[in-house]
Amino acid sequence: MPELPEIETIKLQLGKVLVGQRIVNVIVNNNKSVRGDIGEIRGRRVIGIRRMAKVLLIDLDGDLTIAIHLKMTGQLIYDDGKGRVAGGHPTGDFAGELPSKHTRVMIELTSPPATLYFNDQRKFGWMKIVESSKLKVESFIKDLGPEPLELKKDEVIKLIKLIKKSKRAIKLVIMDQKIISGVGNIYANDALWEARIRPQTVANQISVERLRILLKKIHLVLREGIKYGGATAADSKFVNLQGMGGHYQDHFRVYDRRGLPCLKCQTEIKKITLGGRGTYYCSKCQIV
DNA sequence: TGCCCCCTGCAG
DNA sequence: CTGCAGGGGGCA
Repeated sequence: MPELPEIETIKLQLGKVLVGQRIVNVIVNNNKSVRGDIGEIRGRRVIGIRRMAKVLLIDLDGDLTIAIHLKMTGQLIYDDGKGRVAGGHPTGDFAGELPSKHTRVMIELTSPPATLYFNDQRKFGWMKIVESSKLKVESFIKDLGPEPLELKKDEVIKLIKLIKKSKRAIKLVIMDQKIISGVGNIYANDALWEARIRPQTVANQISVERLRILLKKIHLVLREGIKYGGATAADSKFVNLQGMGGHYQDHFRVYDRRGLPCLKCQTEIKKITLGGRGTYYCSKCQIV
């Protein structure tokens, strides 16, 4: 569920509290949420937090990394041991009680006795222990396209060429992690509205100029998502490290706005299904 | 390139 | 009760 801005939000928060701490113990409630030898992380010290696309990376000493993918309903919540983290959350399943019935893994740390909770209602998410030096060859990393927030000029040119070759709907193309990484359904919908492109338009029929605009708009909405601490939509389970929701949902352009007036022209926002996912657009503004 | 599937919970 | 949910791997 969380996309690049949501993972970035957690990354920034984790960096402040986790680095320097030592892992004392790990408790696994659901084996399918864990890959690799989780026991290996006991006794290791956290030396850094990174993000690659939607994957969160907790680097430990001794060449180990915990890679975490929250998929649709994953949450990471931190309790510093001095009582409750921030109170409950209106839309998430975190109501103040930890561990909850959706807690799949607990990582206990020094700073006594802090705990990092990995909650995941639908159990799609995972936590994988890998050798840091071999991270690059992991399938969930090696196939990732470029990061949309760090595109160099030559990468933009390459990317546009790649998009121009595709006969798929543009929305599916920008959500394809092999093409460009980190964009999911919310930000894809909103970026396409900003760029005035219909989600179902075949990618190779869009001009280079318009695709350049699209890349800029992707950058814009992702940055805004980060600024507002991610999005917690009505049906979303995203919470930050304190168990609190984000605020980008107050700035949705079209996502989750079926039947509501377009922010530019007041036309009712339409909802269709594309690639099995809810897709929103304004039929008047999005004409490309 | 499109479809099914992994799961659970909740709105309609 | 069915359909749907911000992800993405595996399959034909």
